[in-house]
Amino acid sequence: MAIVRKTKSVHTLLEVMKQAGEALSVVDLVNRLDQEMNKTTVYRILDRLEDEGLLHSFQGKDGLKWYAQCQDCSTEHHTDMHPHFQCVQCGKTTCLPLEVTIPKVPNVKIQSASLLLTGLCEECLT
Amino acid sequence: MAIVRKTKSVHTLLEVMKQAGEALSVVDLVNRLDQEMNKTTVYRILDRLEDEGLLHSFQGKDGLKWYAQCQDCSTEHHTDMHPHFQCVQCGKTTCLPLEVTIPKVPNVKIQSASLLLTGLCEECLT
DNA sequence: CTCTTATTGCAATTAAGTTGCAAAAGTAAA
DNA sequence: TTTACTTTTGCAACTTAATTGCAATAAGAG
Ligand SMILES: [Mn+2]
Ligand SMILES: [Mn+2]
Ligand SMILES: [Zn+2]
Ligand SMILES: [Zn+2]
Repeated sequence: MAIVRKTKSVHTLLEVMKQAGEALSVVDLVNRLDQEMNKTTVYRILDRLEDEGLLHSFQGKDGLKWYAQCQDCSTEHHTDMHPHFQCVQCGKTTCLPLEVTIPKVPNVKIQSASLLLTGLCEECLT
Repeated sequence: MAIVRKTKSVHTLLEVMKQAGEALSVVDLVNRLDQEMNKTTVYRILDRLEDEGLLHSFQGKDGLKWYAQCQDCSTEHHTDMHPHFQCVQCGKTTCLPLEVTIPKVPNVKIQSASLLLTGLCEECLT
Protein backbone atom coordinates (compact mmCIF):
# COMPACT_ATOMS: atom_id res chain seq x y z
CA MET A 1 0.00 0.00 0.00
CA ALA A 2 1.12 3.49 -0.78
CA ILE A 3 2.14 5.90 1.91
CA VAL A 4 -0.09 8.98 2.12
CA ARG A 5 1.81 12.05 3.20
CA LYS A 6 0.09 14.78 5.14
CA THR A 7 1.43 17.65 3.14
CA LYS A 8 0.66 21.33 3.50
CA SER A 9 -1.82 21.11 0.62
CA VAL A 10 -3.61 18.20 2.29
CA HIS A 11 -3.86 20.17 5.52
CA THR A 12 -5.24 23.21 3.71
CA LEU A 13 -7.87 21.19 1.88
CA LEU A 14 -8.97 19.35 5.00
CA GLU A 15 -9.22 22.65 6.83
CA VAL A 16 -11.52 24.05 4.14
CA MET A 17 -13.73 20.96 4.39
CA LYS A 18 -13.84 21.26 8.15
CA GLN A 19 -14.69 24.95 8.04
CA ALA A 20 -17.44 24.36 5.51
CA GLY A 21 -18.98 21.68 7.70
CA GLU A 22 -21.12 20.52 4.81
CA ALA A 23 -20.57 18.90 1.45
CA LEU A 24 -18.61 20.79 -1.20
CA SER A 25 -18.45 20.17 -4.91
CA VAL A 26 -15.04 19.66 -6.46
CA VAL A 27 -15.67 22.67 -8.66
CA ASP A 28 -16.30 24.79 -5.58
CA LEU A 29 -13.19 23.43 -3.88
CA VAL A 30 -11.04 24.13 -6.92
CA ASN A 31 -12.26 27.73 -6.89
CA ARG A 32 -11.77 28.22 -3.17
CA LEU A 33 -8.27 26.79 -3.31
CA ASP A 34 -7.24 28.57 -6.48
CA GLN A 35 -4.58 30.62 -4.71
CA GLU A 36 -3.28 27.72 -2.64
CA MET A 37 -2.87 24.86 -5.10
CA ASN A 38 -3.40 23.62 -8.63
CA LYS A 39 -6.70 22.21 -9.83
CA THR A 40 -5.08 18.84 -10.53
CA THR A 41 -3.76 18.73 -7.00
CA VAL A 42 -7.24 19.23 -5.59
CA TYR A 43 -8.55 16.28 -7.59
CA ARG A 44 -5.64 14.09 -6.52
CA ILE A 45 -5.80 14.94 -2.85
CA LEU A 46 -9.54 14.34 -2.74
CA ASP A 47 -8.92 10.96 -4.29
CA ARG A 48 -6.37 10.01 -1.67
CA LEU A 49 -8.42 11.31 1.24
CA GLU A 50 -11.34 9.22 0.06
CA ASP A 51 -9.13 6.11 -0.08
CA GLU A 52 -7.96 6.92 3.42
CA GLY A 53 -11.53 7.16 4.68
CA LEU A 54 -11.38 10.80 5.69
CA LEU A 55 -13.75 11.94 2.97
CA HIS A 56 -16.51 10.34 0.97
CA SER A 57 -17.88 11.37 -2.40
CA PHE A 58 -21.15 11.27 -4.26
CA GLN A 59 -22.70 12.56 -7.46
CA GLY A 60 -24.80 15.69 -7.19
CA LYS A 61 -27.98 16.20 -9.16
CA ASP A 62 -26.16 17.95 -12.01
CA GLY A 63 -23.54 15.23 -12.35
CA LEU A 64 -20.89 17.13 -10.41
CA LYS A 65 -18.81 15.26 -7.88
CA TRP A 66 -19.22 16.26 -4.27
CA TYR A 67 -17.16 15.47 -1.18
CA ALA A 68 -17.95 15.52 2.51
CA GLN A 69 -16.16 14.54 5.68
CA CYS A 70 -16.59 11.02 6.98
CA GLN A 71 -17.66 10.36 10.53
CA ASP A 72 -16.09 7.00 11.24
CA CYS A 73 -14.34 5.55 8.25
CA SER A 74 -10.82 4.29 7.60
CA THR A 75 -8.89 2.65 4.80
CA GLU A 76 -10.41 -0.69 5.79
CA HIS A 77 -13.87 0.42 6.83
CA HIS A 78 -15.86 2.60 4.48
CA THR A 79 -19.18 2.78 6.22
CA ASP A 80 -20.57 6.04 4.94
CA MET A 81 -23.74 4.85 3.28
CA HIS A 82 -26.12 7.66 4.03
CA PRO A 83 -28.36 9.67 1.68
CA HIS A 84 -27.67 13.25 0.68
CA PHE A 85 -29.85 16.27 0.20
CA GLN A 86 -29.36 18.99 -2.36
CA CYS A 87 -31.35 22.23 -2.49
CA VAL A 88 -32.52 22.99 -6.02
CA GLN A 89 -32.51 26.72 -5.31
CA CYS A 90 -29.34 27.59 -3.43
CA GLY A 91 -27.38 24.41 -4.09
CA LYS A 92 -26.71 23.73 -0.41
CA THR A 93 -25.88 20.06 -0.08
CA THR A 94 -25.75 18.04 3.09
CA CYS A 95 -25.26 14.54 4.44
CA LEU A 96 -28.38 13.02 5.96
CA PRO A 97 -27.68 10.89 9.03
CA LEU A 98 -30.34 8.38 8.13
CA GLU A 99 -30.41 4.66 7.56
CA VAL A 100 -30.92 3.91 3.91
CA THR A 101 -33.25 0.98 3.37
CA ILE A 102 -31.79 -1.05 0.53
CA PRO A 103 -34.60 -2.83 -1.27
CA LYS A 104 -34.27 -6.52 -2.02
CA VAL A 105 -33.63 -7.21 -5.67
CA PRO A 106 -33.83 -10.82 -6.85
CA ASN A 107 -30.91 -12.43 -8.71
CA VAL A 108 -28.45 -9.57 -8.29
CA LYS A 109 -25.82 -8.78 -5.69
CA ILE A 110 -26.17 -5.21 -4.45
CA GLN A 111 -22.85 -3.70 -3.42
CA SER A 112 -23.82 -0.12 -2.75
CA ALA A 113 -26.72 2.28 -2.84
CA SER A 114 -26.77 6.00 -3.35
CA LEU A 115 -29.82 8.05 -2.56
CA LEU A 116 -30.00 11.71 -3.48
CA LEU A 117 -32.93 13.79 -2.32
CA THR A 118 -33.57 17.13 -3.92
CA GLY A 119 -35.89 19.91 -2.91
CA LEU A 120 -35.88 23.14 -0.90
CA CYS A 121 -33.70 23.65 2.15
CA GLU A 122 -34.80 25.34 5.33
CA GLU A 123 -33.57 28.81 4.33
CA CYS A 124 -35.03 28.65 0.84
CA LEU A 125 -38.38 27.56 2.26
CA THR A 126 -38.87 30.69 4.35
CA MET B 1 -46.90 24.68 -25.38
CA ALA B 2 -44.67 23.62 -28.24
CA ILE B 3 -45.70 21.05 -30.76
CA VAL B 4 -43.61 17.91 -30.79
CA ARG B 5 -43.34 16.37 -34.19
CA LYS B 6 -42.87 12.64 -34.63
CA THR B 7 -40.13 12.85 -37.19
CA LYS B 8 -38.18 10.04 -38.74
CA SER B 9 -35.33 10.61 -36.29
CA VAL B 10 -37.71 10.46 -33.35
CA HIS B 11 -39.15 7.23 -34.66
CA THR B 12 -35.69 5.71 -35.12
CA LEU B 13 -34.58 6.66 -31.64
CA LEU B 14 -37.72 5.32 -30.01
CA GLU B 15 -37.28 2.10 -31.95
CA VAL B 16 -33.75 1.68 -30.60
CA MET B 17 -34.99 2.24 -27.05
CA LYS B 18 -37.77 -0.26 -27.56
CA GLN B 19 -35.42 -2.88 -29.02
CA ALA B 20 -32.98 -2.42 -26.17
CA GLY B 21 -35.73 -2.92 -23.63
CA GLU B 22 -33.47 -1.59 -20.89
CA ALA B 23 -31.86 1.70 -20.02
CA LEU B 24 -29.28 3.18 -22.40
CA SER B 25 -26.75 5.88 -21.75
CA VAL B 26 -26.77 8.89 -24.03
CA VAL B 27 -23.21 8.07 -25.03
CA ASP B 28 -24.31 4.62 -26.09
CA LEU B 29 -27.27 6.02 -28.00
CA VAL B 30 -25.10 8.55 -29.81
CA ASN B 31 -22.82 5.73 -30.91
CA ARG B 32 -25.62 3.44 -32.00
CA LEU B 33 -27.29 6.20 -34.00
CA ASP B 34 -24.11 7.58 -35.48
CA GLN B 35 -25.15 6.66 -39.04
CA GLU B 36 -28.71 7.86 -38.62
CA MET B 37 -28.44 11.25 -36.98
CA ASN B 38 -26.21 13.85 -35.44
CA LYS B 39 -25.11 13.78 -31.80
CA THR B 40 -26.87 17.06 -31.10
CA THR B 41 -30.08 15.66 -32.52
CA VAL B 42 -29.92 12.69 -30.16
CA TYR B 43 -29.60 15.00 -27.16
CA ARG B 44 -32.44 17.20 -28.36
CA ILE B 45 -34.82 14.37 -29.14
CA LEU B 46 -34.18 12.72 -25.78
CA ASP B 47 -34.95 16.03 -24.14
CA ARG B 48 -38.24 16.33 -25.96
CA LEU B 49 -39.27 12.74 -25.35
CA GLU B 50 -38.66 13.21 -21.66
CA ASP B 51 -40.85 16.30 -21.62
CA GLU B 52 -43.48 14.31 -23.40
CA GLY B 53 -43.35 11.56 -20.80
CA LEU B 54 -42.22 8.82 -23.15
CA LEU B 55 -38.76 8.55 -21.62
CA HIS B 56 -37.25 9.30 -18.23
CA SER B 57 -33.64 10.01 -17.37
CA PHE B 58 -31.29 9.47 -14.45
CA GLN B 59 -27.61 9.78 -13.60
CA GLY B 60 -25.53 6.62 -13.78
CA LYS B 61 -22.80 5.83 -11.30
CA ASP B 62 -20.14 7.46 -13.48
CA GLY B 63 -22.08 10.66 -13.93
CA LEU B 64 -23.34 9.74 -17.38
CA LYS B 65 -26.94 10.46 -18.27
CA TRP B 66 -29.15 7.46 -18.94
CA TYR B 67 -32.60 7.15 -20.47
CA ALA B 68 -35.27 4.49 -20.26
CA GLN B 69 -38.81 4.09 -21.46
CA CYS B 70 -41.63 5.21 -19.21
CA GLN B 71 -44.50 2.93 -18.35
CA ASP B 72 -47.31 5.33 -17.72
CA CYS B 73 -46.23 8.94 -17.98
CA SER B 74 -47.41 11.91 -20.01
CA THR B 75 -46.61 15.60 -20.31
CA GLU B 76 -48.75 16.26 -17.25
CA HIS B 77 -48.01 13.16 -15.23
CA HIS B 78 -44.39 12.23 -14.62
CA THR B 79 -44.72 9.38 -12.21
CA ASP B 80 -41.55 7.45 -12.86
CA MET B 81 -39.95 7.53 -9.45
CA HIS B 82 -38.38 4.11 -9.25
CA PRO B 83 -34.81 3.12 -8.37
CA HIS B 84 -32.29 1.90 -10.92
CA PHE B 85 -29.65 -0.80 -10.88
CA GLN B 86 -26.30 -0.66 -12.61
CA CYS B 87 -23.90 -3.59 -12.88
CA VAL B 88 -20.36 -2.55 -12.01
CA GLN B 89 -18.91 -5.24 -14.27
CA CYS B 90 -20.84 -5.21 -17.55
CA GLY B 91 -22.58 -1.86 -17.17
CA LYS B 92 -26.07 -3.29 -17.71
CA THR B 93 -28.54 -0.83 -16.27
CA THR B 94 -32.18 -1.45 -15.52
CA CYS B 95 -35.25 0.12 -14.01
CA LEU B 96 -36.41 -1.47 -10.78
CA PRO B 97 -40.18 -1.65 -10.43
CA LEU B 98 -40.05 -0.98 -6.71
CA GLU B 99 -41.55 1.59 -4.40
CA VAL B 100 -38.89 3.95 -3.15
CA THR B 101 -39.34 4.85 0.49
CA ILE B 102 -38.52 8.52 0.83
CA PRO B 103 -37.24 9.18 4.33
CA LYS B 104 -38.66 12.06 6.32
CA VAL B 105 -36.26 14.96 6.62
CA PRO B 106 -37.17 17.72 9.05
CA ASN B 107 -37.38 21.36 7.88
CA VAL B 108 -36.90 20.71 4.18
CA LYS B 109 -39.31 20.11 1.32
CA ILE B 110 -38.34 17.04 -0.65
CA GLN B 111 -39.32 17.29 -4.29
CA SER B 112 -37.68 14.20 -5.72
CA ALA B 113 -35.53 11.24 -4.84
CA SER B 114 -33.16 9.22 -6.95
CA LEU B 115 -31.86 5.89 -5.80
CA LEU B 116 -29.13 4.10 -7.70
CA LEU B 117 -28.13 0.59 -6.68
CA THR B 118 -24.86 -0.82 -7.96
CA GLY B 119 -23.53 -4.33 -7.84
CA LEU B 120 -23.39 -7.46 -9.95
CA CYS B 121 -26.14 -8.45 -12.35
CA GLU B 122 -27.45 -11.97 -12.82
CA GLU B 123 -25.13 -12.81 -15.72
CA CYS B 124 -22.03 -11.39 -14.07
CA LEU B 125 -22.78 -13.34 -10.90
CA THR B 126 -22.61 -16.75 -12.55
C1' DC C 1 22.73 16.21 4.93
C1' DT C 2 21.50 12.55 1.37
C1' DC C 3 18.80 9.48 -0.87
C1' DT C 4 14.45 7.79 -2.22
C1' DT C 5 9.71 8.20 -3.11
C1' DA C 6 5.49 10.74 -3.02
C1' DT C 7 3.54 14.94 -4.34
C1' DT C 8 2.81 18.97 -7.09
C1' DG C 9 2.39 22.40 -11.09
C1' DC C 10 1.68 23.03 -15.67
C1' DA C 11 0.17 22.41 -20.13
C1' DA C 12 -2.12 19.46 -23.05
C1' DT C 13 -5.82 16.30 -23.66
C1' DT C 14 -10.29 13.81 -23.27
C1' DA C 15 -15.05 13.56 -23.33
C1' DA C 16 -19.91 14.87 -22.17
C1' DG C 17 -22.91 18.13 -23.10
C1' DT C 18 -24.42 22.84 -25.13
C1' DT C 19 -25.13 26.72 -28.45
C1' DG C 20 -25.86 29.60 -32.69
C1' DC C 21 -27.10 29.60 -37.10
C1' DA C 22 -28.34 28.32 -41.65
C1' DA C 23 -30.51 24.52 -44.19
C1' DA C 24 -34.02 21.01 -44.37
C1' DA C 25 -38.30 18.92 -43.27
C1' DG C 26 -43.03 18.92 -41.56
C1' DT C 27 -47.84 21.04 -41.36
C1' DA C 28 -51.70 23.31 -42.79
C1' DA C 29 -53.97 26.67 -45.42
C1' DA C 30 -54.72 28.51 -50.09
C1' DT D 1 -49.66 21.37 -55.60
C1' DT D 2 -47.92 25.52 -54.18
C1' DT D 3 -47.15 28.79 -50.44
C1' DA D 4 -46.15 30.32 -45.89
C1' DC D 5 -44.85 29.38 -41.47
C1' DT D 6 -42.83 26.60 -37.74
C1' DT D 7 -40.17 22.93 -36.01
C1' DT D 8 -36.31 20.07 -36.50
C1' DT D 9 -31.73 18.95 -37.95
C1' DG D 10 -26.60 19.11 -39.13
C1' DC D 11 -22.53 21.14 -38.40
C1' DA D 12 -18.89 23.42 -36.34
C1' DA D 13 -17.49 25.74 -32.50
C1' DC D 14 -17.64 26.07 -27.73
C1' DT D 15 -17.84 25.01 -22.61
C1' DT D 16 -16.35 22.63 -18.77
C1' DA D 17 -15.37 18.64 -15.60
C1' DA D 18 -11.98 15.52 -15.18
C1' DT D 19 -7.56 13.13 -16.57
C1' DT D 20 -2.66 12.43 -18.07
C1' DG D 21 2.45 12.80 -18.85
C1' DC D 22 6.37 14.67 -17.31
C1' DA D 23 9.68 17.41 -15.10
C1' DA D 24 10.37 19.93 -10.76
C1' DT D 25 9.70 19.98 -5.88
C1' DA D 26 8.84 18.61 -1.19
C1' DA D 27 8.57 15.08 2.49
C1' DG D 28 10.52 11.72 5.29
C1' DA D 29 13.74 7.96 6.63
C1' DG D 30 18.26 7.00 7.88
MN1 LIG E 1 -22.19 12.32 3.16
MN1 LIG F 1 -36.32 3.86 -15.04
ZN1 LIG G 1 -31.47 26.27 -0.35
ZN1 LIG H 1 -23.38 -7.38 -15.38
